[in-house]
Amino acid sequence: MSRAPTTSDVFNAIAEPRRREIITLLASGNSRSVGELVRATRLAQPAVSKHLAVLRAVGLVSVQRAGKSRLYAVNPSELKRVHDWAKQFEKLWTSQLDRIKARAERKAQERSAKN
Amino acid sequence: MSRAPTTSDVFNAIAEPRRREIITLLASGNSRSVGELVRATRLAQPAVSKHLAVLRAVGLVSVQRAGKSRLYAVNPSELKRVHDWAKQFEKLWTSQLDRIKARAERKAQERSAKN
DNA sequence: TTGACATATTCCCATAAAGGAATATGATGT
DNA sequence: ACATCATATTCCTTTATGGGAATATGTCAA
Repeated sequence: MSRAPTTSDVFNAIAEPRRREIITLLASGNSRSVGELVRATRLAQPAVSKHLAVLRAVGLVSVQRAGKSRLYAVNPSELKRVHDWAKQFEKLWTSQLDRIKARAERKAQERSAKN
Repeated sequence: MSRAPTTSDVFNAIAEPRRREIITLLASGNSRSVGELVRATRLAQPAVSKHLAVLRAVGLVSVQRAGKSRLYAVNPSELKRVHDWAKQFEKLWTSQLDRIKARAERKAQERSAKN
């Protein structure tokens, strides 16, 4: 089996750094049209269009025609799915208890490394 | 250019669903050894070991030798990076203002779709 | 040392990717 | 209809994948 398509889900789509960059640009409110994204990212236009196609496929962005150009916007709900997944582990780095546990495990590891 | 290696960063590493599954299993506290992960995921042992190698490479998990087996644990700080990235867009789905904006944009799109 | 167990690594295949170049599609103004 | 601008799509090449099968490494017990 090969790697899953980038269009298979949100996580595969955001694996590519340029696509995360595009999302950030769109979320910041500036750079809505493809041309603006091309200028901001310094990527070639076809590359940007292809990245946008992937983001569209997984529902991370939406398009809106505006004359000759097309305006892109992030779709917050799909972005939230990433947040939700990561958030389920929040307690691991938040709770004091886990910090203590982590320290204990580090020490245990140091000990076992000496054997 | 080809796709970036899965070991290039946390985002590429978690693109693979099985690796997310493994992280969830490790975070839940159960299933620490490779053998336990093999049973829980129903994947072949080499497959699990390879996924763990990727997760190790990006620092998402740490290993600890324990006799014949090796105990894996999630590294919260690397998981937090994913959370932090997604969290920066939190206001997009939280604020009432953006909900209104989204509704307006949907209507604008409906209008433009008729042209 | 030898054997059994747990895990990691190597080799293989089929599949998919990202960017570049070229081209197609689509809308606007004349 | 036509030229032009904005964007999307196709074709190409190089590279990396994930799983299966086989094998290597490492640890324990007798």
